[in-house]
This record gives sequence, C-alpha cells and structure tokens, in this order.
Amino acid sequence: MDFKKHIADNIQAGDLTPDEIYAMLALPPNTEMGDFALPCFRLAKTMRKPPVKIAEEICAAYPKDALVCEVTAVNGYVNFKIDRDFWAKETLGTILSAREKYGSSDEGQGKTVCIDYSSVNIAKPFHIGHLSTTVLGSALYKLHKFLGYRPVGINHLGDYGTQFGKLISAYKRWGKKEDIEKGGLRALNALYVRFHEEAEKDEALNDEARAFFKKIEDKDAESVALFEWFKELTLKDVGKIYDLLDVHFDSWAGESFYNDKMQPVIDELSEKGLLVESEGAKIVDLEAYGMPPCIILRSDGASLYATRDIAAAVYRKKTYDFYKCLYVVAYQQNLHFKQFFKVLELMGKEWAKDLVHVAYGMVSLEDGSMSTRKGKVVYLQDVIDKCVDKALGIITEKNPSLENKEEIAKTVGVGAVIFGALYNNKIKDITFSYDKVLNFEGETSCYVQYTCARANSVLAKGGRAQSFEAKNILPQEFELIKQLSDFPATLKDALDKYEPCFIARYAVDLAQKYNKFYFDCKILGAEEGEKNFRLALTEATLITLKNALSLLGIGVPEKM
RNA sequence: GCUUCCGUAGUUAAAUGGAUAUAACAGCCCCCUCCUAAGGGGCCGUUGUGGGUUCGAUUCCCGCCGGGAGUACCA
Repeated sequence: MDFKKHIADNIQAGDLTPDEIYAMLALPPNTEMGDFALPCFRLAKTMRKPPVKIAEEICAAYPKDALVCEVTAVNGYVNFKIDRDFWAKETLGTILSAREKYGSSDEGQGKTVCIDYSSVNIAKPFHIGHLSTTVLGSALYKLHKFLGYRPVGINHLGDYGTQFGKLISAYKRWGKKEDIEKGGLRALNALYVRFHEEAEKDEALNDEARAFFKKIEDKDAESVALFEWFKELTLKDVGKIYDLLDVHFDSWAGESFYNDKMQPVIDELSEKGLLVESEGAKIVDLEAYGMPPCIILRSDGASLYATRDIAAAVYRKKTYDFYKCLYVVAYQQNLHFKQFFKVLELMGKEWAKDLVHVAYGMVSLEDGSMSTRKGKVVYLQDVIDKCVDKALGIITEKNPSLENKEEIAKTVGVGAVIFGALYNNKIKDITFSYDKVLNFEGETSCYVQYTCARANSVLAKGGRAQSFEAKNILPQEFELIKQLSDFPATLKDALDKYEPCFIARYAVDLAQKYNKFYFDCKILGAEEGEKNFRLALTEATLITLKNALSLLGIGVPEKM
C-alpha cells in the first residue's frame, strides 16, 4: 500500500491539498530519522511562521494510528515512521501472492506504444554500436508490457540506399557465393570495405554502384535477388543475437516499406503551403523555430530520411493509433528528430506531441570511433563469446561439480553484456573495453545472479515458509523490506523517464541489502518463527530480483 | 560562429531543489570449525570555474574553461 498517500491524507498544512503534500513528501537521509519526511521551509511564506514552528505544529496535530507509529519534528522537517512489523507483513504478503507479477500494473491499459529500436542495416554484422538501442528498446518494450501497455516493437530495417548498389558492385567484382555462404555477413562486410578502398582510387566505381542501386529500384531480377539474399543472411545472423539477448519485434517494416508512402506526405505538405523551394531542393523552413530547414526532396528529386520518417510516423499513427511512439536512437540524431517532429506539428498532426526521441550516448573504442567502412569494429558475437567463455572458466574453477555448466555460463555471460549496456544513464557515452564487460564483480548482473543463487540455495534447504509472522524485525531486515516495497515505484519511474538503468540499479541495491542481511542474520539456524520470516524474506527477494532482471532480458540460474 | 548535451574520489558512475554527496572498480588491510568467499567488513579519496535565484544548489539561470554531438540535399 501507499504509505506516502496515507500520511499526506492526514496532514493539515495551510491550504495545501493532499496531492500537493504528497508531492512534497521526501525521504530522510537515513532510516533512524524516519521513513518519510515533510520539509516545511516552503510553507513559511504562506503560513507566515518559522519552519521549525510549522513542523512542530504539524507534528503535534498528526493523528497517530496503527500505521504511523512515530512522528517527530526536527529542524523544520516532520519525520514519519511507519510501523515496521506492519510494513514487513504487508510487503511480503503482496510479493508472495503476486510472485512473477510483483511490480506489474494496469496503468497502461488500452494504450498502445510503438517502440522503434535496434533497426539494423542489411548486410552489416551486429556490432557493439547496435547494442544500446537494442537492449534499451527491448527493456522499454518489456517494461511497458509489464505495466499494462500494448507495446509494438518495430525494427525499422536499413534496407534502402546506395550502399546496396555498392555491395552488389563489390560482390559481382570480387565476391564468391561459397565464401559468403561460409563467411556470412563478415565476408560480405569485407567486400564493402574493399569497395571503399578501391573507390578511392577509381571514381567510376561509385557510378557503377549508383547504377546497381537503380536496378534494384527498377526491380531488375538479378539485383533484387542478390539484395534479397543479403537480407536473408542478415536476418539469420541478427536473429541469433536477438535470441541470445531475448529481444523480439512485432514489425520488421524497414525503410523500403515506405517507398510508396512518401508521395501523399509530399502532396500534403505542398497543399498546406509548407513546402518551399530553396537552392533547388524542396524544404520546410524551420527558421522561426531556430532550426535549419528540413529537406524533403533533394534537388535531383530524391527523397531523404526525413521524408521517410515522416511517412513512417503517419503510417504508424494510422495503423496502431499509438498513445506514444518512441524512437530509441543515439543523440547524434537529435536535430533530425526535432526537425521532423516539428514538421508533423506544422502539418497539424496533434499527435506529433506523442513522438518521443529516446536519445542515448555513443559508443566508441579506446582508440577512437568505430567505422564499418574501414572495418574498425568490435562484433557483438565476439564480445558475447568472450563473456560466456570467461563465465565458464570461473564456474569450472569455483563449482566444478555443477551440472549444465554451459547453459549457466551463457546466462551469466550474456547477462554481463546486457547489464553493462543498461547500468548507467542512457545519455552517457560509453568507451568500450573488454576489461569492463569482463569484470564480474561489484555492480554487475553476475553479482545479482549470484545473490539469487544464494537465495535459491537457502530455500532449497529450508523450504518455503508456509506462513510467517513479522515481530520486532531487525534493521537489516527492515532495510530489505523497504527496498522490496519500492520496486513498483521504481518501475513507474523507469518508464516515465525511459531509463531502464533505474531497474538495473535497483537490482544491485536490493542484492546488496540481501547480502548484508544474509551475512548478519542466520536464516536456517534461527528459531522457528524467525526462520519462517527470514525464509519468506529470502523468497520475496528472489522473486523481486528475478522480475527486475527479466525486465532487462537477463535470466537467473538456479545455481552457479 | 551558432545550437545542444556532458563535466562529481585515481577510474567508471549514483543522487524528485533538502538534513552528514552515495556506490563500484583499482590500491592497502581484515573475515570461511558458520545457510554458495562470484560474499561481508575496514582504510584511502570527490561536486571544473566565477556570479545569480533560494531558507537551502551536484541539481535551476547567466558567463567562462574543458570535452562530445549536430549544423541543407548520407542515415
């Protein structure tokens, strides 16, 4: 239950409504002071009294009940303490009955949210630059679903552009079918890299590439067949990665899907008088909004990615009638999104306000940025393989008799890759280093998984508590209870701010609190009543940790 | 130049405008006759700079310094 609301409803402070008081309630810096606090400084002006006095008055007037066992006024704050035994009983009861649904809600009922993420390019192997959008988007997808929304995962494939002409040109010049079948996307990418090298020496290659791209557009059988083959290879390759990361999509409508959906948009822009000619191109002037113009048609008449994105947004609104449409794309494209959102607004689409660019930071290597053209990339499959290998090594060393070592190593290794990408605020840039992802200690998914394995082991030996009572609970137990009861609020916050890292940090906090409890308090050796309570606490922790990790796409082994 | 984001221990990072700025990693030192030591504890050590708003600023506003990104026909 919402203790904060209970407190807010019982406070009389000037002419403030319970909702306003609710918003003012804060958390004291430590548990000894209290569980909730009302700072009274802002009230001083309207109530025309010193904050210390106001706090004392609110404190004296507060009607104590079974829930709120202590109210104190300290230096202008009113501190409230909730009855710990009550809190514990309430929280554990909720978790043990909700189980894998603990933390879920129906706040999103009837609301569809489109999430555009991962959006891989055809013929490019999956590298660490694609990781953030993929795991961020996937976590947001799972989170929305958990909170009752209907998410639509969209992989906006990069399947259109002159690069495919280059690829066909390169393949026809230097490629062999068997090599590609054997070497997959990496072999294909090697051809792409070679093309750029050769094109530096021979300009004519670029003309050839453009010609091949035109052939695809004109539906030339051979070129289309090659392109379809490349696409098939790509989907097979990224499909493996998606399976490992537990990532799913509902739509694979890529850029080429919108080829025939742009003309109506161009017509509409033109009808509404938004399209003007400038330097030979057709643009929407955004100077009034402090932005460079949004180019809709190039001077040669070709469309651009803004054109395509506008058409895609219109299509998505029509098809899904979304409540929100999220674009999980790096901040590099901030201006692009601001521009085409504004164009839609100017077109009179009231739903333009529901488009959200979920921007995240960039990934670079220790020796500079990545470049597919130059072949300077770190492939995600390699990173995953190394993590799984390392996990397997540690398992073999620490727990040689364990069954399913490979399976567990996979869960731990993949978890490390996902968790590493989701642990910090999404806007932070990441410098990729193997040292970092291969570290399995401290604030990591492995730490959380290990905590789960411990909890599992305790439950395997002690059994699940059939019933429990909470009496005179200890500080270590209370810290854990508080953290457990905070899970639903953490999820709501994570969704509101589009920050899956809140969930990752929550999981680490919870695991830390459990480990402290585990170290300080005997579970199996305690007397019957205490033992049952601690078993219930252990099970509730395990359930919550599993729920948290599963929202990130990370599994939990029984043993490790 | 303009727009925008970022600047917190040696490093990577937390912190709805609130009370004593929080972790992890690295380094040094403790703790398995005890439920999984992939753990727990201790030491060391932080808000770039100058103003402003505020009872109160890491957080909001302005200037400066440093870094990233973007800035018309690539996506």
